Amino acid sequence: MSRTNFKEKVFAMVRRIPCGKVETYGGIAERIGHPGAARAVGNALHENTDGVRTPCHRVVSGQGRLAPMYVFGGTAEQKRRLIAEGVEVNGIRVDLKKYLWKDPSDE
DNA sequence: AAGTTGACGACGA
DNA sequence: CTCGTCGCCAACT
Repeated sequence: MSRTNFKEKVFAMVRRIPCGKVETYGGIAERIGHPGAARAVGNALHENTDGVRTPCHRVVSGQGRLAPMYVFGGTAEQKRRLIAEGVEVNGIRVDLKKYLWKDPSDE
């Protein structure tokens, strides 16, 4: 019941991320009911070649680091998109303290 | 069915 | 702070 929907849940979560905010793989995994499945989350996003529809560039690692192997155009492209949305990207790192998306309804 | 891979996370050096 | 290893889960071969 969740196995097949796993990726679907991840995609839905990524789409829920508001502009100018970022979310971590582990955070998404935990929200969809699969804590610790951060790897599986990243794997699912890798399959998503529809970056236009799913803002996978808003998804970063737990330490605020961008994807080391971003499919579309590499970390540089992802960084570019984040900056374009108002996210301050330092090298390959973003300020999770300021840009990490938190849903007030979830808390 | 079993083994390996992969856009990760945490811990140790 | 950076690099290396083990452990996590789901998907692929």
